[in-house]
Amino acid sequence: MSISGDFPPDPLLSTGSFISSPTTAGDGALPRGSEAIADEVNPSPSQQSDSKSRKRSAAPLDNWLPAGWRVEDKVRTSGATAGSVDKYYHEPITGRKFRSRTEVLYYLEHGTTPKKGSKKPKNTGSISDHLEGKGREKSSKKAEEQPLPPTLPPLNFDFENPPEKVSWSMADAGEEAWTPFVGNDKVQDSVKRDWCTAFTVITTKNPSR
DNA sequence: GCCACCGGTGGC
DNA sequence: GCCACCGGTGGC
Repeated sequence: MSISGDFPPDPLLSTGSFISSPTTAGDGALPRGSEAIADEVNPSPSQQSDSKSRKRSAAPLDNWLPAGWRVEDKVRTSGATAGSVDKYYHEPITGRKFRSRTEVLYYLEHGTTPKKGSKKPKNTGSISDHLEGKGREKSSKKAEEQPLPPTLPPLNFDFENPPEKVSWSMADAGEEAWTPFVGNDKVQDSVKRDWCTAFTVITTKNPSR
């Protein structure tokens, strides 16, 4: 009854998703939609050959960045280090800003930023957190983001009983959309979106700070 | 008190 | 030497 090892050993925590979001500090042409675009983890080992290699060494791409996050390249304009560039990572939903990959990873893991001194015990149980329209809470550090009522969002995802197996197929080569199948049934787009949302909720769940 | 930004360093 | 990262602080 063990699982017949059919699928690749893909750790679900793998963050190796490819993003197509430009890393340019561009004008925020980013659609700060309320839609959490959680790219699915790369399901196939076939990576498109990197037609264009950067300069040397590995590409400085932010492949580890979850989909939807924004990278801002901030150039210093004064001081001894003027001209150097700082990277800032913006969380798309809460608008939070991080200074390093380390910070982002920590946030994705714990749902909060490391705070010395005050430690909040784990928050087991329901996911009370939810996506929110962007916005930056400036005045209050407390209750970072969760104006949401205790009621669960209309998330159509059963956290207790996830589908046992999902097959992802690339329907159209032209599309960059992967279509999930459970058994032989195509999963509805709305459901797929809920999965993405669920993913985001999980990875950004915030105890309360 | 926050936040944005610069300085400086450790790792590669 | 370059780059990522984080400490610290000055300004608001």
